[in-house]
Amino acid sequence: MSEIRDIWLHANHMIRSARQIINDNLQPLNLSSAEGNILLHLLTQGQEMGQEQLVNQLDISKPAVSRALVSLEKKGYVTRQRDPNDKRARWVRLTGKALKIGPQVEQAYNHVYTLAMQGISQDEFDYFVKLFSRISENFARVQE
Amino acid sequence: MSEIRDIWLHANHMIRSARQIINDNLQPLNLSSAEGNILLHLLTQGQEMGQEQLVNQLDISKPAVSRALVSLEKKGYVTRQRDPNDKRARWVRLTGKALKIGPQVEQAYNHVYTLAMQGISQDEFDYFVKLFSRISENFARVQE
DNA sequence: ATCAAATAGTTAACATGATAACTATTTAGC
DNA sequence: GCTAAATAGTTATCATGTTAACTATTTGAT
Repeated sequence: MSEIRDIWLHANHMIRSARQIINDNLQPLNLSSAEGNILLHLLTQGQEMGQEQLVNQLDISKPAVSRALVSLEKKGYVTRQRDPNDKRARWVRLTGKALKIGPQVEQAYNHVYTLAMQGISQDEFDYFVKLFSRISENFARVQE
Repeated sequence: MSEIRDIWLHANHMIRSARQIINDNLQPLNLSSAEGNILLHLLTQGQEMGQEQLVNQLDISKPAVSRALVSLEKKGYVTRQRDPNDKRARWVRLTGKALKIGPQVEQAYNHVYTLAMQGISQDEFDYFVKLFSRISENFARVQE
């Protein structure tokens, strides 16, 4: 019989390991995992969106997204143009430089994915994610 | 078909939610969740151990454990006596003050546990933890 | 017996997230 | 049309974890 505390150990361990692998893989590109996460999202989900969308879709706080984007802009991977129709908002767009390294970024994440999935079938995996989302929802319901 | 990225969202969300609940519950005791985690471990796993054991059993870095213990000591919840047989080591022990609030601390964590488990059977839960530990092991194997 | 390597813990610097409080702008109710 | 509330983003500060480099002590190999 398992203890819930085991979940914490596993979850923390998994996130830490994955972050480390991503960091190692992205280091040659001068990218942190926090930046890589955003880059990957833009690469796969749409090359252009507002910061608020990133906040919602990645489930990360506004300041965290803001900080990562400032850095990505400095490094030349994204532009952040003011929306002329809403001067508060900024449109985030990938640059050519980002598109060029896109495959490398995606591969870094695929590496993690492949690793995690070793010896686990798609069915098992789907079930796992389903249970996880139920637990996640249990918490979400309480956060009022 | 699920994406592995979903796991990240769920895992991060779960950890964040749980931490917040713990923090809210422990705030009246002037305890952070980082401190609570250690306190709970000592309460349930043995009232006396070296810091190194905490590091291994909680899977948290030495500095993180050190910092939390310094704070717990200041607050009067643990003592850290030098081991006379090994002057490098310190024996961490719960104080009477800690034992007195023990039930409250345990209840805070039980609250989280009960919440997470809503609508999930023990069998499902065991399977979930099993899959989680396999994924966790997949990563551990690579960390060289 | 000595000296190199391992071990326990701390300190410093950094990574990554959060919340609170702020600015600037837009929206909506009167 | 105007002011209150909502929204997008930033800044400041804190929470919690990490790694690297350090001190002090112990262990182990010659």
